[in-house]
Amino acid sequence: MQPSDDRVFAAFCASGLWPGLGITLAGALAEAGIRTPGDVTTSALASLPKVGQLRAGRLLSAFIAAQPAYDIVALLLQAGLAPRLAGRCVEIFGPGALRLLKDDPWRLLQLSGVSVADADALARAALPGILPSDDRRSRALVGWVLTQVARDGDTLATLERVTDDLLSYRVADPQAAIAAACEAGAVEAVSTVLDSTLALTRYAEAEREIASSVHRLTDAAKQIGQVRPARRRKAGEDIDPDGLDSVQRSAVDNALTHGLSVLTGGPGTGKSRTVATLVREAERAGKSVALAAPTGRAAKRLAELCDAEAMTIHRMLGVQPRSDTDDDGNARVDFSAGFARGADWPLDQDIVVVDEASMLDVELAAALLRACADGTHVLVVGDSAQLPSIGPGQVLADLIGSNTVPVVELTTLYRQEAGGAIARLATAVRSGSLPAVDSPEREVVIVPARGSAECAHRVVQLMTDSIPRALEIPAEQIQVVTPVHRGPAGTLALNAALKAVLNPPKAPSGKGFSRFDEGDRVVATANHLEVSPTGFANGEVGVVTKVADKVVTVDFGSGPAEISGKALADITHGWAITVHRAQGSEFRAVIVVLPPEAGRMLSRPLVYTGLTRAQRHLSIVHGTGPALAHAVHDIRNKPRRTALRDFLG
DNA sequence: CGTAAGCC
Repeated sequence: MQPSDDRVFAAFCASGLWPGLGITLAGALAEAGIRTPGDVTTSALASLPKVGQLRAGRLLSAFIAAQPAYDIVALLLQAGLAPRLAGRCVEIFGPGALRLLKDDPWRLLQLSGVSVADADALARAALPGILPSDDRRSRALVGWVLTQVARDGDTLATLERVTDDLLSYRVADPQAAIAAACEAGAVEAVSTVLDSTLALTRYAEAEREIASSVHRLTDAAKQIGQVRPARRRKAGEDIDPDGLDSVQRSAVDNALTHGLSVLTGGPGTGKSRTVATLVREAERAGKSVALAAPTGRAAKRLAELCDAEAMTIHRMLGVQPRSDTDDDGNARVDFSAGFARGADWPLDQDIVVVDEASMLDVELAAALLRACADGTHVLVVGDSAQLPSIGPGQVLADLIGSNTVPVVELTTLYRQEAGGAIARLATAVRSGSLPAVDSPEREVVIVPARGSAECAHRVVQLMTDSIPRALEIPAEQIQVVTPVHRGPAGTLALNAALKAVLNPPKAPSGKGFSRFDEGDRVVATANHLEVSPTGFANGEVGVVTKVADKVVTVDFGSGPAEISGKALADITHGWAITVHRAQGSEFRAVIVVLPPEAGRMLSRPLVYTGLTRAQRHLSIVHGTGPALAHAVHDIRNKPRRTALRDFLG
């Protein structure tokens, strides 16, 4: 049944798809007699409250320009789907979106968060009488299944897995569907040493390009500077005059010799010190070094530790948002578009160092290596035991596992806490075991709790009372780290509880614009390097020092930031942060919370990343009952299924 | 079954 004109119009106006029309104005339309598209005229719009001729004219042209989205809203309503989807349809498929969707409604599956049932509903609305056995459906589902797999980090899926999934969605002939999807080009067959697998073409191409770049860089490399003869060392000491041990020294030598090499190891083993030495020696040899990392926080830390410029990989490669201005001046921004730096215009530096490489997904790695000309030396630095990348792939682990590039693994701990309970626990978890904690000096404390509410209670107790009292570590130096945002032991609830004790609101609420009080701990959730005076990076934790005149001043440790306007949306309370966001930061004392409802997402990298954030004290609050050992022994360490190792070999 | 970077 066709929804009536005014129903479509109302849904369209309420869904934010009409640029310039806010909620208030949308609510006032009906009263002004604007109920269908035919009612939208300059004079009718000008009769709205606070709308003059100029604004009315702008609203009218925005309405006309939004016609493609409007038509899709009608179709979506007919299918019983959310009108909001229309905006993303136009973004992805362009102004001809309606036509494309009517030709093949299952293209809707290309939008994230759309279910197969949603796409089927759209198909029934767009093409009455359509059969579920339609070839377009089967073909689209092949790509969709692989996209689901990629959300878990895999770039490959076995034929068996894809076939089973297709059957579960009532695709009668999976083999034919797969053949059709391959024919269409979105999917390709990849044979690995183990299995016949399928991959989305974009990821297979990325992994192939990484492998060929590695070979190209390896073949083209020429020695930089001179390989140093072994330095004289004091008897019994394995430290050279630069303060590097022999293993660290070999990593520097690898980087000066090979086109691509890897430096890996846990926290405190001297990866950064090694990179800093490489930078110094390269500069001494008259060679330039580019320092980069996947995240702003990691780049900022790298810059501090090496006392040199560092930036995100995106920025280094000159990410080029494709800002199509469509016919009516509506900006469409697409950041997946491409990079200024590539084979045609490679990076200028002789050596490229990329830190925190565990966060590299296949597409970013491919882009990075593409931008390295023959003769460039790339040093890949990271800890493959930490959380894997958000995007698909496991570039660092595959480079290490391929045995085709030189790898140096640092294992000696050099921090003062070396040999302490945190370090022992980290080393054990890193290799997959969880020994009973033996820490009479209370460097590591295990706090069992029953249920997530009790977890939350224990966290507040530890941070506001036990740790400051018993260990003389003030709350300001304690960081809570949890796997989740939601739930009683997620960041939202914990921050509310911690604020109530540590920094209750001073003025009655209604002070105005700000969610923050002086003394609040905050964490950045996006990069704002432009904020004066020094900018801040995602994941940085700071304290609010001043709230005034619509400006929140935060002391981030790396310096103060005066935050106002849109940037304010990118800080939140930060007494408790997620493990993911804590990656790349360390704190004097850390409380790791493992609530029962996070059990399903527990993984070895998650636990390892969480507990290695702690420098001097670690409390683990676990809600898995007396079965902690059991829970952690069973931590699954499911490697991602990828093609890179096969392509490299 | 929930986490989550980067870019204008």
